[in-house]
This record gives sequence, C-alpha cells and structure tokens, in this order.
Amino acid sequence: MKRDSRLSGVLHVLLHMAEQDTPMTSEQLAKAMQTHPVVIRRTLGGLRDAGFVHSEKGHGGGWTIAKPLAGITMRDVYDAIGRPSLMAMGNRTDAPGCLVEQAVNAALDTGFREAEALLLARFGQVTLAELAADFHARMAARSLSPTPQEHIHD
Amino acid sequence: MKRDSRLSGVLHVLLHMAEQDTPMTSEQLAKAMQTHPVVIRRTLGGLRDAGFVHSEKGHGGGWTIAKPLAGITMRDVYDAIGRPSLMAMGNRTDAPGCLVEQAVNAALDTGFREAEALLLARFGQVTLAELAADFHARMAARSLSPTPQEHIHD
DNA sequence: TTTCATGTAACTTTAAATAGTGCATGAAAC
DNA sequence: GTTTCATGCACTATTTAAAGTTACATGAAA
Repeated sequence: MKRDSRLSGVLHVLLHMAEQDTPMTSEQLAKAMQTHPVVIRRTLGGLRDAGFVHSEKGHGGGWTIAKPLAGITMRDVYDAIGRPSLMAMGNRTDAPGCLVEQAVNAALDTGFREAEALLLARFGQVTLAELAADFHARMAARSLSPTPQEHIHD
Repeated sequence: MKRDSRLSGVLHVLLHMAEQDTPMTSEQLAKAMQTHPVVIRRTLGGLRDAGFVHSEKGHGGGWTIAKPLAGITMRDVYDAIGRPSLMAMGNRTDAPGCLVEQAVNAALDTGFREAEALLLARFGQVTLAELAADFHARMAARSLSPTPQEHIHD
C-alpha cells in the first residue's frame, strides 16, 4: 500500500491554522500542503467531530482551531483521524489453524504491541503547543540567516 | 499497498523446514503456506545469501536449514529479508522547506525511531529455537484434546 | 537424456492510501 | 432573492508496493 501520511499532514495543517487569526479555507490549506482540498476536508472532518477544529460554510468561512494548542496532543490527533494502523507488517492470516503459525504470530504480536504502546505513549506526551514552539524556534534561527523566508508556503 | 507479511511468512516456513530431516521443495512449502512456490523462492533467497538456509537443485533437492535454530534470531531473519519498513506511517515529504513541516517531522521521527528500536531489540532477543519450543508446547497441549491433529498443513 | 528443482526476470493482480469529480447544502454579500 | 463562496459527502480514478503468476534458463540426479 501507499505509505500513510495523514498524521503528518494533519499536524502540519493544524500548525498552519494556528498561525492565522482568520479562518483558512480548505483550498488555502491544500495549496500549502500541495494536495487536494477534498483531502483536507476529509481528514479535518475527524478533528471537527472530535471538537479540535471548527468549520464554517459560505463567505468568510473555513477552518479554525477550536481548542488551545496546549490541550491537544499528537495522540489526540492520531485518535481523531481514526487510529490508522501504525505497523507496516502484519501476520499472514488472522485465524491460523496451524500451530506453527500461532507460535510465530504470538511472538510477532508481542513485539508489535509493545512498539505501538511506546509510540502512542510518546505521542500522548507531545502537545501541539510544543510543536508550535519548536516551529517558532526554527523561525527565529532562520531569521538570523542571510536570506530570511516566509513561514508559510508560496 | 498490501500489508507486508513477509517476516511472518518466512518465519513460518523456517519452522516447518526445521521439523523435517529431508529437504523441502518450494512447492511443498508453498502448499503449506497457501501461496506460490516462486514467492517462497524469492523470500528464502535472502536467507540463503545470509547463510541461514541452503538450497539444492535437481532430484531430492529443496531447502534445508543451514544453521542451528538457537543461532538465528527473529532480528536476523528480518535483516535477511531486506529490512522492510516497520512503520506504516511516514512523513509527507522527505525534504521539507517548510519550517512547520520540519517541526512536525522531527517530533514524529523521534517517536518512530524509538518504537523501531524497541521492536528490533525485542526481535533480537527471540531465537527460532524458542519459537520452535513454543510450537512444540502448543503441540503437546493440543494432543491432550479429543481430536489431535497433524502439525503440518494438509 | 529425461526429470526434477532452483534462479530469476518479467508481468499481472490486489489492498490501501491518496487524488479528483460532481453535486447538495448552507451562509454571507449584493 | 439570487449570486457567490465554502463545506459535506458520495463516488470514481490513480498510485504504490506486496503478492501472485508465467516463462524460461540452469544444474543435478535418475
């Protein structure tokens, strides 16, 4: 399958939204993400249902952050987009009658579960406010360089 | 893409080979795995290059284990099949000029690297001998049940 | 020399994410 | 009120990598 980049993408979008006072349309966000507006609406739909963002129709409409960034963790965002599978590998069959396969699956699953638990625990410790702070630190560092650039894409 | 089940599959095949004294053909192994002989030859090719299995052509040929099971870890097998990516998720772009994306990617990558390291460390602690022992324990448990079955697939 | 089995290079199929189209809905501007 | 702008959503198309398949060369044993 294709590599899943939804979490990466939606975090990116959220931080861009946080830099704006006014609502951003899915078209603006799609441009910044070099993707399609419908993809933006689709992934942000989950965040809206979870109460993290708000969407408005019509003139002046678009997307806004609905909660303080410090109150949203990467784990929250992961949950809101539907908890896509984290591991690229899986077992050959789900219901193995073969005892060899059962032994193999048990060993693999133990490892996968541990790795997933660690990953989700880490994500639960990082708030969007921290990501935004990291971004601003990078901004400050870059502004010292000879050719400062905008923080938003073209 | 499809879910990667190569590690699961090749471990399964190795344990079946270990139960046999004589070489097993890729056709026999494919039957047990409900897959295609060429798929078996493809994945076992990496293990052959790594010295874990041996293959022989012609009459009476086939595949045999070339090292004691206690000397092969799940990590070794993972390496031998080419270290396929473990995480289903990744970053949107590899070379982000956007500072927001840099901040997001840095946070995600930290988590992914930690989870991968944990997983590989766990895999490095489990030898095929232990998997085989687990299989035999399951065999013994089943043989107590009213309808004992063969350990090998039809 | 025939038969069996691997080795490998194509090509096809499949699963899942992403991309895109079309239209309904609803809000603001005129 | 009607035009314009924006989301909501159903549906289809594209893309990516694994898995499945075909075809044939190679090499060993019968």
